[in-house]
Amino acid sequence: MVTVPVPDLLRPAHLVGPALIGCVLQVGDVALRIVEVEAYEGPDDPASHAWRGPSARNATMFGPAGHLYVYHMHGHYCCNVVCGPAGTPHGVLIRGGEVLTGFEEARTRRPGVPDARLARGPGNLTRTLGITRADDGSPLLTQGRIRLLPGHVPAQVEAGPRVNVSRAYERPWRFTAAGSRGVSAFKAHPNARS
DNA sequence: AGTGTGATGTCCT
DNA sequence: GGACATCACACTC
Repeated sequence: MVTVPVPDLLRPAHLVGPALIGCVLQVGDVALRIVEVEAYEGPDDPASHAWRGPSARNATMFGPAGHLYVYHMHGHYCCNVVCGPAGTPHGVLIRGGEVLTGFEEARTRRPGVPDARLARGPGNLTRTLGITRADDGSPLLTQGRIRLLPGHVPAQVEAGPRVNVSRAYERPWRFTAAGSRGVSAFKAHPNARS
């Protein structure tokens, strides 16, 4: 396998997204390989939280790249890697991963769940890693609790529409590692059904 | 102060 | 294919 560096996060989210597949996200002792992401491009993207401008929830998206944007929804947390220059609220949602290390701690957080499904789906992934809104704004590129690290190139990266977004659902901004068990099931939003 | 709404997960048939 | 638990936040009075 070929090593991939952490990508240049100053580029637009739809370019950073596929480059993050195969990279490693580590929180404490638990590390996982990223196998599913989605790009959100702020004011140019009606599906983005930042589409209508800054708010208390999305403030981290408007800050510098290389930090973690964490939000709450439906009783779960989801995390994004903030990218683009400061003031450009682009983000890449981390939707799925394969746990590499820290299985004991991960299993404690997700009792009764098979290892292959520990971090499948954005809410499950944050639960496995122990990420909450308290981690919003955390730096990813320094020697802190949460780190984004180089990984390995997957066999193939596939692109397709984003999961369960009500607007701009035709944009192929979901990126997955082909064949990985850490990739969640696709679900179209009702607006996107014919 | 009240209402509506999801970048979800899990269970159901 | 669909129901719904669940809650922080954005929006509108």
